[in-house]
Amino acid sequence: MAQEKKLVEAITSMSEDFAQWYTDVVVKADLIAYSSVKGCMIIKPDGYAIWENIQHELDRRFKATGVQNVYMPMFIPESLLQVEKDHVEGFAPEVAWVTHGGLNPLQERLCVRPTSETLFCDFYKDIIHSHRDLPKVYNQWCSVVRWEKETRPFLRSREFLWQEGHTAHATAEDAEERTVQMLNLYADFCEEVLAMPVVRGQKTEKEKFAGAEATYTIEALMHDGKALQSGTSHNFGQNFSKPFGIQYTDKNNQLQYVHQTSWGMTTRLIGAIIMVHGDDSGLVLPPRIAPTQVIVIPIQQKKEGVLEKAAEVCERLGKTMRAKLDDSDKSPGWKFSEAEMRGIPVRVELGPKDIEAGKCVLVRRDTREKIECSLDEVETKVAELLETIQKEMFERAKAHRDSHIFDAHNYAEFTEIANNKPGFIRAMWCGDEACENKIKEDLAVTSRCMPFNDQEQISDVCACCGKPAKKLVYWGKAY
RNA sequence: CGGGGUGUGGCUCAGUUUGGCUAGAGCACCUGGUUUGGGACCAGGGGGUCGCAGGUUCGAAUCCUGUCACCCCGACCA
Repeated sequence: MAQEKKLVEAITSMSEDFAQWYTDVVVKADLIAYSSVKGCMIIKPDGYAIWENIQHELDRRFKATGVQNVYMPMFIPESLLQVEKDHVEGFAPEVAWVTHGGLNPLQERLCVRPTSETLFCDFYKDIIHSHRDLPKVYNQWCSVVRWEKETRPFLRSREFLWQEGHTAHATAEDAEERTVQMLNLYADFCEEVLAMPVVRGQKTEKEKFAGAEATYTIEALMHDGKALQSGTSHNFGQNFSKPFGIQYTDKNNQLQYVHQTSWGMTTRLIGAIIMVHGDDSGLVLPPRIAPTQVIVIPIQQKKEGVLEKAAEVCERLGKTMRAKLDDSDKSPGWKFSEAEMRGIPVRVELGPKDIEAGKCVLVRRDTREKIECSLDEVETKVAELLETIQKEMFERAKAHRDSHIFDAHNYAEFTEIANNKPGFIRAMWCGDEACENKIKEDLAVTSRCMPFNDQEQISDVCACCGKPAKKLVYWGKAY
């Protein structure tokens, strides 16, 4: 795909400047507009429709596992935020504070939620009394605020949309099971719906969530070889239930602290879709998430009957998929580019010559392949094509990911790869945070995760210090 | 938060060094016409108190002071 002729001049090519390419795509695909507050973006209809599709599908999958949705307040009293020590320390540098109500200073300042663990805990301590009240498997869809210093659309904004699940369980086993279940749900969602392969694994102590006992993550590889954390699931054990006093009476009439989890996915996923699938002509959307799956573009639309036929084809397609007709008075070339920048998976070209011959031309966004298709079978052909595109997009992304995983057996190899080969580095680790710090300082590479499904012993010693190795770790430069 | 940069129609910018006619261009927008298989063309038209507040001056987009915002590069983050 890298060699293909560049058809859209408005987008910087990926190889020239990946960061600029990303920004160009976000803007040209009409996903967002910048707002008057730094780091806060206006999500436009095409961007928001992607989020809505993500939301619908995730929510459906959540509910199939017993999740119930709630809504919590957006303000957290300072005293509440401070109950769990690691948690405050983790978030304090980036919270926004409300200090006044109208003209009067507040007696206690309120933080705009950066995440809602503390609110859920404060709530759970009141509603959980008996083992019969457990488990609680609540989730909320909302926005959160983190006062980031450097911001980028979707990847790092000061306000972003997400879902946060917060659960309380009777036993450690139940909590662990839920933590893993949600991580797998996320991973399956990314692979099946977003066509984005992910590595499932556990974060190291250094990288885990503030206040968690264990943090599990899915890590995806972007086109430029950088990693993006695409979802997380945390097991809190009793780290929150103890300071918050969330206790229940068990079957033996003993008081017990609950075991908790939390898990989240954000609008950052849209950034991931862009950077995993996009090309120099713009966005490439996986069919299952695309707001418009097929666009019908009439050629010489002012000729007798063309627009009518195009509208008819669009209406037929619209019965089984998300179809749109571009009947604006732009030139066809314009419409092609527009459809491409927006990443619409399939376009149907239909002109007088086609109509006469009873056919149309289907064009794949991902490969630009043109396919002649009889008008009689356009619904089935397009439906099949969408399936094919979905499948092949995943395979291509996986092939790219797999070809950018490199093994390092010692520090010389590690350094060489980090400096010259963008991608994941697979290397053994002794378990000592000092090695993580050294690697980060020397090479700007961080530990992404200790993968669940890949614990091959590629060496007996830590690639950094040479001491006996404990774990295989995926390392990488991250967003 | 530290270093650097930029603010001029919706967008990208010229003009600022060396103050001086009615503040310009391209794109976008509106109207009419010709076009239409990879970002068409012609003609006409609308839109800017030059980020904001002071100051210097006969005169400020241009000089001075302050201030705000945004962008880029570093330390923290889904």
